[in-house]
Amino acid sequence: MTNGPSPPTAPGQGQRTSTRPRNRRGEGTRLREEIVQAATALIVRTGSDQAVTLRSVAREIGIAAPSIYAHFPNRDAIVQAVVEEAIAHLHQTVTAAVTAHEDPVQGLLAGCAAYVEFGTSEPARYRVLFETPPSKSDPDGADHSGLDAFQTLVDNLHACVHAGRSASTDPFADAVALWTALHGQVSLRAALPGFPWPPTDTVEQMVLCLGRITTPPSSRWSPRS
Amino acid sequence: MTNGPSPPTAPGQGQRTSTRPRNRRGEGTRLREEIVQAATALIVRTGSDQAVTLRSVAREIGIAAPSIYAHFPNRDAIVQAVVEEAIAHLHQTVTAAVTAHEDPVQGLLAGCAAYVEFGTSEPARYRVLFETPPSKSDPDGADHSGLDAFQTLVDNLHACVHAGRSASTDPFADAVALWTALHGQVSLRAALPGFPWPPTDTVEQMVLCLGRITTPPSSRWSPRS
DNA sequence: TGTACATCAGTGAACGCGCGTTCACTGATGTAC
DNA sequence: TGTACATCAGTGAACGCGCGTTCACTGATGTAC
Repeated sequence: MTNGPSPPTAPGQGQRTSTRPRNRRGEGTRLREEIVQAATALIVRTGSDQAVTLRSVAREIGIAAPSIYAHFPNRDAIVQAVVEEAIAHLHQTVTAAVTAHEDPVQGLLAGCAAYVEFGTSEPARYRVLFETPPSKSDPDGADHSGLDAFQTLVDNLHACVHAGRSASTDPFADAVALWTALHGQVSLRAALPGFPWPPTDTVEQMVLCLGRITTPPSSRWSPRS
Repeated sequence: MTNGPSPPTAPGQGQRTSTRPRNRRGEGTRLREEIVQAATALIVRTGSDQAVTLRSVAREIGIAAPSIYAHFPNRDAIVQAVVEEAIAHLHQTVTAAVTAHEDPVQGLLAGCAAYVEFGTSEPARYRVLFETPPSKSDPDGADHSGLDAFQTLVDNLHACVHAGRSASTDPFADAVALWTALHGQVSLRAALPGFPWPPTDTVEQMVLCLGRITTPPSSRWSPRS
């Protein structure tokens, strides 16, 4: 009951029920949001964007498949919209975690933890970010949007250097190393769930190491060697 | 002309030519290898294992689609065979690079470089290693095979510690960090080709950092900070 | 040496399925007069 | 206030496609006698 009247029977079960109320005049764009939500749900439920087809999305919502053409030119555009929403969500989550700390090292650790948390709690949603090849109309559009979150990381590492907390001489390169390492953690943990993964706090060690953090962020500091 | 008589027309172009000579009696298993090679070629050419269908593989070879059933029970089994071959190849490549050096640090660097080299030169082939969900009949079979290459890494890091060249107190955890970082590099570089990636030698810095290497491996040593 | 036969390595037609996409359409609703 | 009409938000049937899978089959080849 959180999001308007729910249909009397579960969606996506086969034949549609004709009881879904159509949007009122001027509110046709609401269906667009429903389509993106339905596609996201399909990706989360099945773990793959392959589950997103015009017909599966239509079934999920309870509309006829051709109705989608009023809002998206084709299937890929739907997935692209899911990706863009997920990118915005990830960026917002990371930024919120970073800005919650005055101390730049704490901010870095929190931002990286938020990144890993997003990726591991929503593996399918994270995965489509990098699964979708750049579209022909906008060859590296997704890259650019994703770069916002990366820039947050670069800026934060710069702040650590300025505060004398990082020995990095090339914050961009080190931020790249950091980002790829985080991505590797998220990606491999999701891909190989049967592997005896160490607890996630080893990620914190990775961040301190690759960020060339030199001084303890707080009393939590405990050197390993 | 490297691999038997080539068909008079290019394969995979549409209708089959009936000129492909059938294998002789007792040599029926040759078709199995052809199927795996064709599936690999499709993956490399298209960048996705989605291109592997019974019919596309059959077209590629020049056989009828039902002929595949003599060798594979279904489509997924073909992809699984491609994965197993790629895993074996990766393991062999990394091991060869590691064992080419007496010095354990040099071996570590060479092994990691070989890993990244394999992943970046054959991105599609590398990608399917982690794309294929564990099969139902053998829930973590692929994981186990892949672990051989990982164990090489763990052993090598142990060797570095024993030689007094690494300050690692938990070589397993540090090898995991190393592996995930390498995977992140390979994976993200392939996924975002438009990103201004630093040269690959920054990967070497990552390896030295995450492997907690303490002493210079050779005269190539040049501290960054 | 000849010949019947079993077996091997495939073939070709057919099926039902879900898919993307098109087309003409419908019925509610807001608006001009 | 009433009413004709334009527009909006969709629908339903149909198309051709490639797919996995089945089935009965074919023709070459090795082998037993």
